[in-house]
Amino acid sequence: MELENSDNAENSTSSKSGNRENSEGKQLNGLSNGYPEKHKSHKSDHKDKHRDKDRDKHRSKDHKSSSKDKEKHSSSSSKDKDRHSSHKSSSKDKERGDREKDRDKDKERDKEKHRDKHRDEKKSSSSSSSKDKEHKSSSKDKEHKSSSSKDKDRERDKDKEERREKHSEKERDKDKDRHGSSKDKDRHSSSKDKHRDKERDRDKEKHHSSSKDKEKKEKRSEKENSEKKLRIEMKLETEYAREDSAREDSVDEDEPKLVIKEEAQSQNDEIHNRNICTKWKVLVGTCNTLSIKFRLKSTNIAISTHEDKFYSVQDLNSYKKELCSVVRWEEEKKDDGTKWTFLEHKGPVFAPPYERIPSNVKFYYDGKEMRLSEEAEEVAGFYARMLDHDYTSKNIFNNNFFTDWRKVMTKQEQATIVDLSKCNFKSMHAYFMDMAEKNRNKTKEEKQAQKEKNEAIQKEYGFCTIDGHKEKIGNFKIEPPGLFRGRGEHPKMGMLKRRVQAEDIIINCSKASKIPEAPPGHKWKEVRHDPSVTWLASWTENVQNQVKYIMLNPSSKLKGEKDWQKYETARRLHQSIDKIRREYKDDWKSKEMRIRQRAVALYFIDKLALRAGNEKDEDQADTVGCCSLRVEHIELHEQKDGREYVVVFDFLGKDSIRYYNEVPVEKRVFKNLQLFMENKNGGDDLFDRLNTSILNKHLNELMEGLTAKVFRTYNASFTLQQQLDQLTNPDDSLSEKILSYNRANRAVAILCNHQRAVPKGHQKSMEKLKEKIDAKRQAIKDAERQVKDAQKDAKHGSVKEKTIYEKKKKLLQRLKEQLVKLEVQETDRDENKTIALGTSKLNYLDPRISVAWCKKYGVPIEKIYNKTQRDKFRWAIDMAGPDYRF
DNA sequence: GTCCCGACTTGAGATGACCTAA
DNA sequence: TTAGGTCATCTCAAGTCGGGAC
Repeated sequence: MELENSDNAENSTSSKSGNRENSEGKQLNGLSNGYPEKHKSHKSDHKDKHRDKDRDKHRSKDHKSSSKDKEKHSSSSSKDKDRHSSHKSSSKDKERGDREKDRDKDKERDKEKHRDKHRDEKKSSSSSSSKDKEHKSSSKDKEHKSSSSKDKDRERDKDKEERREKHSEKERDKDKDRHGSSKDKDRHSSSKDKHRDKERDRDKEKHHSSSKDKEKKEKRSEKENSEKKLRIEMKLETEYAREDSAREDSVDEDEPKLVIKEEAQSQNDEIHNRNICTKWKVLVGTCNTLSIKFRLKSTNIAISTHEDKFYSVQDLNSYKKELCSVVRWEEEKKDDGTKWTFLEHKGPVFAPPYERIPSNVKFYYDGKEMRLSEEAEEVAGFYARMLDHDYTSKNIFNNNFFTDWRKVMTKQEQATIVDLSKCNFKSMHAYFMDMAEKNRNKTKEEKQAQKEKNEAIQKEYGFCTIDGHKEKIGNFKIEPPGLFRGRGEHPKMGMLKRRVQAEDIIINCSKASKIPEAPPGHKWKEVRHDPSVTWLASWTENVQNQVKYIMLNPSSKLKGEKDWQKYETARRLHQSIDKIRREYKDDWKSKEMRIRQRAVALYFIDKLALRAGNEKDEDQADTVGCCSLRVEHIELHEQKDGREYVVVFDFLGKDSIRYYNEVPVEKRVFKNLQLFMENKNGGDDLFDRLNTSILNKHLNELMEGLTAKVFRTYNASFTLQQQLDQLTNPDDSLSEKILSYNRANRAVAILCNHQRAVPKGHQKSMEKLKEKIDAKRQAIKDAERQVKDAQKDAKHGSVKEKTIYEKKKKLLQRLKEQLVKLEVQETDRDENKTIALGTSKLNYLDPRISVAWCKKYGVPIEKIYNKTQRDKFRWAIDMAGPDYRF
């Protein structure tokens, strides 16, 4: 793996306010073959100003420390912009080209599959084709969204069986006609041996009836194949039987129940279709990675078989696990929208009551010591804690705080304290800092005691019982009071978030459960029994008047199931994406403005993974997404840096993270944008005939369950798969493989504009790492010299000298390996400094892609997912085999 | 069609536990 | 053993989206 670190542009600067650097140029250089769109993004202009100052300071330092590092900030240097733009264009074009190629490949694959399927259909009995017809007719049902109860499933099964029976009868008639056979094939026999015998008989019959040599040959090989598969199947059955009996012996409440059912009557057809695991009937799910043909009960979707490929028992068992978890979810699903039937928990944990600060900690107003009332002191403490934070340098924050603080003051305090700038919180600040320090420096025993206390609370309040399963709760602690930390230029930042009491809390649990007890002297606002929602408790916070919830942990069944569904929807989009793209491209030419706007917006959402962009209230930070873009957020350039029809996006997105991107678009999009901008001011909506609900309504018509958000998930997962394919070299070392994974992950994070502030001390740690690398290189040089000398000695020397030579050689080898590891670490860390990988990993990347990659290339899953992530993605770890494709 | 709200997911920053090298 | 750095976990703000009321 070539490590890219020269010619990489670097954004310098950082500040405690969390200003971001940007290293996309680096990403693109590092991954010239097919990185996604590059964004330069930063926080608000306000922060940019800070950053510019900081950057100037750092720039000289950076320049000295490394001539390779180049300043890159969109607004500060047009030259830099130009340079990056050219990087971007080539990379983007390539990326787009790759995507197109990939799509073409996918199409080819699909065609190939289709052809194979067709061949199979011709070869096999008509019962299979009847199934395919069913498949087609029910393709709309493919969405596992539509859950079904056991009874309904049974009914549907019955129906299917009846239909199958009819087909079989027809088939038998045809067979009779074809072969003149009087043998009646009993398709309903449950005995597998009989089926196999009949299969052989049928093969024999075919063999006899054939007169051409070619046909004979084919028949013979088919028979051989069939026999070979039968042998495998028998072996598998033995394995399964053994495993099943073992499973029955050790029934674990948390283990998924095995409810895969035998479907003997269709076995002839299935075997004829050259499937090796046909006796298993999947209830629901799309398992297109499986090379075994499964029939899905509620959807009747058949998964095509990968020809001539056999799977090990181990692989099949992992597939079976997949089926188990899918089945378990499906079995427990309810039709009426209810999420549970039984829910019991202990209620939330409240923030500890306020403890007054010691009397030696003073507050001064206008230079005079002042003893505050308890409530005023508590709120003053919130501010004092944040004294060294950027927030307290902002007027809005200070004004909001002061207004709310005065509300909790006594009349006397109100009369005295009239100017925030005259308040001195320094002593209080020092006290809180000291407390934090003391907390950090607790002895081992004290820390252990604290840990045990927390664990006890977690044990008591951190779990709930939901439909017989013990599940972890995500956030069982009520948010403590404090000052509201709105992001960006939030007009409400600094307002007081008041203490939440039991009287604010709505408890949700089942009637039959033990209702949690409110703290002594208090009572709940309400106890509700609403099984249509998943939250356990809720309250309305006072700053934005929003409802806050206590919900389940991501590792819970309910959340996991939702997650799985999300990725399945994205996979369905993968199937329809070409059609959708064709359609929106057609719509660029529509006579109706609203349709053109919708089509152009959709193009941006698809191409750039933009968020939908709901409208926002006046009392929220001014951030936008695609639908809420304003004219001032884009610039059109017919020519820019040698490229045609360039759109420059520059706006604040979610969390006031700046999105900056220069994108060459198709001419028709460009002309449309010109049209949309005609006679509009900067503050006018770009898409004035569009909003998220119109867009999503349209998307749902294109594909059930499709919303703007799905494009982000789809493009992220698709990019990961594509990047992993491109970047992974099976012969790489483990650390190099992980670097490849991180680079693929990074490509997605860049696509989704997931940025982070440069970690504190990043530069220092990089310098240290560089020193280490230099030292290692020096050590290698020395070792090489020693090896040479030892080699000379060993040539005519004794055994001892030869041993020394061998040892030196080994040492050299070890040093070289260590150097590679360090270099990989350096590249990875530097490329990662402004990119947050976590968000995409947790929310956008189908975990089965990563799991499959790990299994395929022998990378321990722990290297990719930490414990929490493994818990969250347990379903995927169990499901995905090494050949899973998104 | 629009507005509003509830329920959920997504997201960055803060905090603190843990690991590693000296 | 300890300091310093990294990474996992926690926190809570800020999105998306669907549905109901008008």
